[in-house]
Amino acid sequence: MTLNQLKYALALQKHGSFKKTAEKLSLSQPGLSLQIQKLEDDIGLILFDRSSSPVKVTSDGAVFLMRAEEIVVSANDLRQFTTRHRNDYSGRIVLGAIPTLAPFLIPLFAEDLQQDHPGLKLDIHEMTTELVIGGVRNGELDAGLISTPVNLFGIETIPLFYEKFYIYSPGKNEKKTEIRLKDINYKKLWLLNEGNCFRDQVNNFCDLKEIRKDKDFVYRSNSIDALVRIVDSKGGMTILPELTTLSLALDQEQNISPIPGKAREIGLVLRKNYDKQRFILKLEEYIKKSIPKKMLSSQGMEIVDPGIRNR
Amino acid sequence: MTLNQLKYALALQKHGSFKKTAEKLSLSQPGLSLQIQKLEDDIGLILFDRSSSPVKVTSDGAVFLMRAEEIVVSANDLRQFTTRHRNDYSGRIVLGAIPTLAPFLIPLFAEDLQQDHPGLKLDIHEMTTELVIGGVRNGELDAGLISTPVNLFGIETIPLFYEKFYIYSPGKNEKKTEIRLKDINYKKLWLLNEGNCFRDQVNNFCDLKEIRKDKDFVYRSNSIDALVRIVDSKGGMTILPELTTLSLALDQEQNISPIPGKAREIGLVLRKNYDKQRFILKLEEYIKKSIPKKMLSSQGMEIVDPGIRNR
DNA sequence: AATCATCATAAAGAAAATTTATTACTTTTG
DNA sequence: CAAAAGTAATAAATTTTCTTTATGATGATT
Repeated sequence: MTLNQLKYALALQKHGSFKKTAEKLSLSQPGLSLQIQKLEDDIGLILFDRSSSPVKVTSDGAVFLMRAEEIVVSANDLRQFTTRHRNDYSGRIVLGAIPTLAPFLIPLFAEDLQQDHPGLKLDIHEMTTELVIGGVRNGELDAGLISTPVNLFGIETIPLFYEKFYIYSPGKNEKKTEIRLKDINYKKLWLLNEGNCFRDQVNNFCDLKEIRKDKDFVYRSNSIDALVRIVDSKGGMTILPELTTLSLALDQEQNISPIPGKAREIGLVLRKNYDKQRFILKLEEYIKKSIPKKMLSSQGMEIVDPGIRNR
Repeated sequence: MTLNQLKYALALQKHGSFKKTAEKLSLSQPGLSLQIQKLEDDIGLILFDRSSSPVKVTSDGAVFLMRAEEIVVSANDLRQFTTRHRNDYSGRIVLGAIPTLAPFLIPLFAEDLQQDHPGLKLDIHEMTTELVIGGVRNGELDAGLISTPVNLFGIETIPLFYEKFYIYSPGKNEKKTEIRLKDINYKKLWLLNEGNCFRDQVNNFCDLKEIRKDKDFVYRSNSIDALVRIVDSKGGMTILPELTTLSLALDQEQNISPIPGKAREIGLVLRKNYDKQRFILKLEEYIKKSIPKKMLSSQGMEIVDPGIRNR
C-alpha cells in the first residue's frame, strides 16, 4: 500500500475509466491497471467493478477510498507545509564575530536580510576568535565570523571573502601607490591589543619585536576605530583590514595604501551537521551579496594564517 | 515522499541511531541512510542532526515528523481496517436457484455458513434457469445456482459439483445394480413440468416423445418431492438428480439405481467482476465443503447439456 | 595515538514500477 | 449477424528505485 497507489485509486474513482485516468496521471493504461491490481491484492479487497463503463467503485471500495482520501490529503498538506516552511527563516541566529570585522561587515548586509526575512532575529556578539570557537562548540553561538582557515574537530568552515591589508598613515604621504613592508616605521606603528588575531596576522609579516616597549604613550584597544582616531591625532601609522577602509571619511581615504600580495580570509564557522544549517546558508548568501565582488576570491594572494592551534 | 520513508524517519526519531533503527527495520544501515537523505532532499528540510549521538531531530524535523506520524498512523489504521473488513461477510446475498437443486443443496451448507458468519443473510428464491440468468443480469440477484455450463455475455460461471442421474422406481425392483436406459418404461415415467432444465436434460438421453399424452392422470409439478410422492403412491418411475437421493428415507433408498456415465454440472453464475465477488467466493467455499467429495469432480462422466441458448 | 563506533558514499544487485505490444471481451455499427 | 471500435487485462522488456555489500571518513573512547 503506497501513497501513489492510493492516489491512483482515487483518481480512478474520480475519472471512471482506466484509460482516461492513466492519461490524467501521465501513466500508461497497463501501468495504472497493474498498480490498482496490486493495491487490491495487498488489501485483499476488490475496489473497482470493471464490468461497467464507467468503472464503478464497489461497496468495499467506497469505504476504503473515503479513508484513503484523508491520508492522501494529509500527505499533500504536509508537502505544502514543507515548501512553505523551506522559505521561512523565522527564528534567532546568535552570532559571534571578531571586533576587527563585525562593526564593518554587519552593517553591509543586516538591513537587507531583515527586510527580506522579518522574522529572523540577528543576535551578534563581539568577541575574540577563541571565544567564538568555544561558543560555537558548546552551542552558545549558532555560528561565528572569524578569520579562517581553521581546522578543528567538529567545526565546519564556510569561506566568505578575502581582505587585503592596508597601511594607514595620515599627512605628508608622498607616494599614494603600494607601500613596501620595509617602509614601515615600527616606532610609529600602533596596533590592536594582544589576543586579537588580526594583530597575530600582522605579526606574520611584520617583526613586531621591533616595536619599542618604552613608548611614552600606550593605548590598548580591541577597536580599529579607536586606533584610527589615535593615529589621526597623534600621528604614526597602523594597519587596517580592507573592509575597514570602505567606511573611511574622504580625507582619511587619502591616507591608505595597500600591502601587496597578502590577505586574510574571512569565514563562517559552525558545528558540523548543524540544526540551523539552513539559516546559516541564508546568512552566507546575504553576506556574499553585500561584499564587493572582487573580494570574493583570493586572487592569488597569500592567505595569512590566523594562527588558531588545532584542538 | 513515500509512506516507507516517513515510517523510516519516525523509527529513526524513536531509536536515535541509524544503526539500531536499521536493525529494527530489518534494513541495512546504508539503506536507511539513503532513504532518509532522499526524504530530506525531497522535502528540502534537514530532519536529523547526525553530529550528535544519539542522532537528534532538528527543529524543522520535529514539526515535520509530528505531522508525518499522523499520516503513518492513519495508513496503519486503514490497513487494519481492511484486514478486519476482509473477514467480515455482513450483508445480504440474494440467490436464485432452480427447484431441482435448491431444497436439497441449501440445507447442506446454510447452517454452517450462518454459524460462521452471523451477519450474512441468505435470501434464496426458487425459479427457473431462465429467470435466474435474467435476475443475475439485471442485478436483482447477486448470484444463481443452476445447472451449467452456460456461456453467456457478462456472466461468469463457477462450476461446483456434478450430480449423477438416478432412476427411482419403487417396489419389485429385481436388480439393484445399474439400470440401462432402454429399461425405462416411458409409459410409467413421471417427470417435471416443462420449463425445468432438469426435464430438458433428461430429454437429452431419453426419448420423451414416447411418453403417452393420453394418460388418465396428469400431475404437473416443479417439485422433485412431489414427484417422488406421486410415484410412491401411484407406482411407475421417475428420474432424480443425485443430491435428491441423499435425503431419501431408508425404504425409499431401496428404490434407486444410478444411470451410468452421465451427470449434470451444477455451478454458480454471477456478473463478471461483480461487486460482491468476495461474498460469492465464500459461498462457493461453503457449498463445496458441504458436498460429498466424490461429487466435486466429473469423474469422466458425460456432462449433460442444460440447453441454455446463447444470448 | 590507536581502537571503536557511527554514519556517508560507491558500486553492484534485487525488486518494483512503468512501458510497449498483444489479447480478450464487449459494445457499437453497418 | 458480423465487422469495427473501445476498454481493460496480460506478457515481456525496460527503467527506476530500493537495498545490500564493501569501503571510507569522522568523532568518541581507551
